[in-house]
Amino acid sequence: MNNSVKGTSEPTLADKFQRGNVLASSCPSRGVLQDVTSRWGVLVLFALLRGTHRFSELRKSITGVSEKMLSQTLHALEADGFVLRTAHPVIPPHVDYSLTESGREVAKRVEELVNWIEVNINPILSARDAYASLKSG
Amino acid sequence: MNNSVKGTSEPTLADKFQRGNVLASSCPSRGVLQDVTSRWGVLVLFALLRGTHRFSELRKSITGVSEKMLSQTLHALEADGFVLRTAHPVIPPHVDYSLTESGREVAKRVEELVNWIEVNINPILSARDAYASLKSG
DNA sequence: GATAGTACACACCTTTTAGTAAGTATTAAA
DNA sequence: TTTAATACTTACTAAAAGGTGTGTACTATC
Repeated sequence: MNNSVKGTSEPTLADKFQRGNVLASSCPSRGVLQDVTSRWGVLVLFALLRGTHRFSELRKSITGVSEKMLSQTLHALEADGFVLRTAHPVIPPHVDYSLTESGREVAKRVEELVNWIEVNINPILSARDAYASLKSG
Repeated sequence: MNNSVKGTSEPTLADKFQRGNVLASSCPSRGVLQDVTSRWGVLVLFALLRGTHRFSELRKSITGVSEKMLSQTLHALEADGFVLRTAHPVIPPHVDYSLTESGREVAKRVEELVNWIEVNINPILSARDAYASLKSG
């Protein structure tokens, strides 16, 4: 998955020293970045910044996620140490999801990006329209 | 593309008033967010923050992008008004890509996220290892 | 006349990602 | 005894993303 250029057989020695440079395909940051910036990853982080949520609560608040995708996304974020999963041993099951300290740090940065886009959505949408009519007309 | 829950036929009236809330599937911010946080979008923004680049320069610095993907990504970012494409009428072709004012704003936020991840990559990778051995052993 | 140089587009195919639907576990309540 | 509740997993299918290779445009140079 972190294997430099696909099609070539192995990562070179140089690849292994490319840490700290996302622009290099061998940089492990790319993988983490993809967990964080994935379609649902961004939204889960954003939602959890507003507090602890149960699985079903996340499903409801993040419109459009399927159970499968939510579960997959939570797993990835948990593996990276951004999300803490707390299962209460009761029936029916009760599981809480919250951000870890590092999770809060990434989430804050994700939030800034999301907020900027939301605040500036109108000019962006106008730019899109202008671009579209430029291309068609 | 921004059409609420797939499988249901049409966006409801309520959907149309969901602007300003990314957690709602009808929010147009989601689409913009996906351009910005796409696999190559993040890296293009990050690279362009370091200055104007030609198409071929971007291809070289962003290891692993194909021409097709780079071109597609640049189109999307150009449409959103984040990237400015300047074609010089010479032969062989010479095209420059740079960030617009709003492009610089998003890119700065993307950069903060990327930088945080790069700085904290080691603890994250450790968390991954711990999680993996927890699951297997 | 063949070749290089640049920035693509296009067609075709593979891989990855996502959605859908059904199933599992356990207990309590109707 | 059937149903409900919660948090999933798994198998199957569909859609999106991505890769590869070829083609195009135009001029200058070898």
